[in-house]
Amino acid sequence: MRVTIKDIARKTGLSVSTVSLVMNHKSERISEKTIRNVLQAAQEMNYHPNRLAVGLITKRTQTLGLIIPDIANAFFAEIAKGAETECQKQGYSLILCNTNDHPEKDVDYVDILINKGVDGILFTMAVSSQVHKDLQCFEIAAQAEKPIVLVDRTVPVENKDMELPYVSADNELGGYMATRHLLEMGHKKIGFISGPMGEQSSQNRLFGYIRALQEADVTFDPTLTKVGDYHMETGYRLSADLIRRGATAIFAGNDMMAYGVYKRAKEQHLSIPGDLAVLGFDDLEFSQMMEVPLSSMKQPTYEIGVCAVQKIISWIEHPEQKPESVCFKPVLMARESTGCVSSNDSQQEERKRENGENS
Amino acid sequence: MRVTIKDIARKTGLSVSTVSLVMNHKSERISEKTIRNVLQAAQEMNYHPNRLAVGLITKRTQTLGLIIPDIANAFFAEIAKGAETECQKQGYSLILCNTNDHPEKDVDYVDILINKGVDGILFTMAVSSQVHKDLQCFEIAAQAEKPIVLVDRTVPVENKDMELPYVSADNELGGYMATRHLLEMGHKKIGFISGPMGEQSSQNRLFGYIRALQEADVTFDPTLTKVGDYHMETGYRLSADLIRRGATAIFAGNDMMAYGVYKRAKEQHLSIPGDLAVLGFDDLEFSQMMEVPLSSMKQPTYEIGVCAVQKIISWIEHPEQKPESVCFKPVLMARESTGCVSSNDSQQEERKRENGENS
DNA sequence: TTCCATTGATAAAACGTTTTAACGATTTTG
DNA sequence: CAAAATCGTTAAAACGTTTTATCAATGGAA
Repeated sequence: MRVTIKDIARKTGLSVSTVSLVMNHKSERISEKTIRNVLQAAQEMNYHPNRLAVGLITKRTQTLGLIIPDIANAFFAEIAKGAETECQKQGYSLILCNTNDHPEKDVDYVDILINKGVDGILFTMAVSSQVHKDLQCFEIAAQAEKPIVLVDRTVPVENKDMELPYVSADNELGGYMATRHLLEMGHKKIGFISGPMGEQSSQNRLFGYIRALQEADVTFDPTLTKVGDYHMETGYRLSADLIRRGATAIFAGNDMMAYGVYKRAKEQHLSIPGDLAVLGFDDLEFSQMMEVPLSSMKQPTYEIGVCAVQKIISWIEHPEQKPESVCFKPVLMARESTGCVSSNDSQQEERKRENGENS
Repeated sequence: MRVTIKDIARKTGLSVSTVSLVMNHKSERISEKTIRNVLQAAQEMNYHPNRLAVGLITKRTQTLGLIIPDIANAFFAEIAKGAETECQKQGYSLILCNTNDHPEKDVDYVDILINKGVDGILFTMAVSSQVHKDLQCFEIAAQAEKPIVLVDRTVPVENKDMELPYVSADNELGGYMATRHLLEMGHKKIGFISGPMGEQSSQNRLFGYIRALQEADVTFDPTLTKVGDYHMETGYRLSADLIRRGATAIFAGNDMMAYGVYKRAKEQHLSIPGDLAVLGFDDLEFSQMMEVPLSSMKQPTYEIGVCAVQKIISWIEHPEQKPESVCFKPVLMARESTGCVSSNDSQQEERKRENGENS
């Protein structure tokens, strides 16, 4: 049988209340001697409070929920790692919820997490097709007075007060920086393969792309933009038309699709970057070890996870003050695929963090 | 305020006990009418039992702990995904614990998980240097009567009864199959870059390598075996000597190190597989999309996660009967790097599962 | 001596459930 | 018609904590 607070009360001949007070460091009014006794007994009997009982009465469990689409996706895995590590540091635990991008599961999980008494939820919403379950989720959480911090994927809300804090990369800036880099390398006809337009982040990358073009007085040619879905096969398929239309560079919405572009280039005997420059987004671990290392926009994924946890814990501890959203600046990892010498990656890695106002 | 069982008792004019009985389907002795009333009220008020209170009294939380070294490692991420998905299916939640391979954290986490009342623990032990915290972990769990199922990494124990069930790939067989494949492709001087020898799995792969050699009457040359650490850089470094010693093929303990071998080969202008055949282990997603697709031993990682959860839940529900361990057969993904035509990967993928006796 | 503060400890209520033994009311049995 | 069995419901204890109000004892002041 597990040793409870009663056991150590019995052993010391004190009351349960006294033991509890000592264990919780609320012992101003308790004598030195009994404090020592209690602490020693607790040590000897290896007493650890039952967190269920504690949670039941304090309404705090030191546990967070993390709802994400796919833990096997390197991007989310890295975020999860950052989040878990920060949780650990702050004495929290993390319940992992994998939705496979099914919006109904979002709702299920929010319910479960709340019933299990989590103190808050880190939330990357599923964004399958057009289904919108986000409001339902938010309402459930709001009714239970549990804070939610959005991770990576944001949600536009009309009512400013209802807006939830988010932590993500600045995708508009990322799209802008990427495009600008290609422009600086002398390209004018830059194809863009976006992510699904249901995702805000994809849209923002597109906006950045357009802004950079306009700023350089290159007129935006809609036929050079294709809507993709973040899969390699799609990059392969959609790049064909871009090449046919004379694009000299392709900016892919993520690295996977950029790999697809590589495949297409190889098939058509186009050299990278000679005949075609390629630029990705996410900077997957493997992008730097390809035959022609892939230039890519790196997001500080680990830091996003860490930051999201910090934000939500701060909100938990000060429920009255909603934390500000955070947008991290992406970093350009310029490599051979855009005609850059593959310098020491680590030098480029000093990421800077941009604490922005909402969006 | 959250709606509790009392609220719905009050609303229906019944007692708390009655409501509880109905909600738990223990209503043989309850009239149709009251059942309907309760159910309807619960529905209307959107009542969900507080799992903390339930757990406190039933001593079951429908929650498992997953302790792994690194969630950002694709191998563990895939296992986690399988585990989480199976948990979800069976109505359990999963607490994620990332140790970064620090054995002390293993202990911390076991403690925390037990205090939080998990019903069982899925455990991939940290294996940093020679430190051994495993026994301490097992003892804590045993005292709390919480089942542990080992994942991927096993632990040799003298006392047969104390042995914990594990779920992993058959690494000896994997090493054997890999080596045999290279032998069949005509290689005699086969270099092997192992993982750290602190890990049982690394040792087993080595054993398999040796067994295959002996079976083919090729004498085992110890100078062709190097102890690595699963990092790319190490594959790069250690392959130099193997090449110098005239190895015509290199079997790397994992894909990352195989990539390192690629880098070395490129540097020395050796063609793969013409001058040097390379074979990896793990079959990372990117191995099939390299310039020369990498042959690799695939482990059914997702299934390992699923299976581990099934085992532990079965153990939780029948504490008297400890489940059998499971060893999954690895699958050879033969590609160009060992001189095979890169046929349709999916055909090779039909994995078979080998329910073996312990070890 | 009486009264009031101060000190150190505790009793008891509360958190939201499950579960068992018992209850009164009916119905059945002998 | 009394006793026994059945039926539907419930009171109360329990799970392991935290927290507040109260208590007894001690010491100092009036």
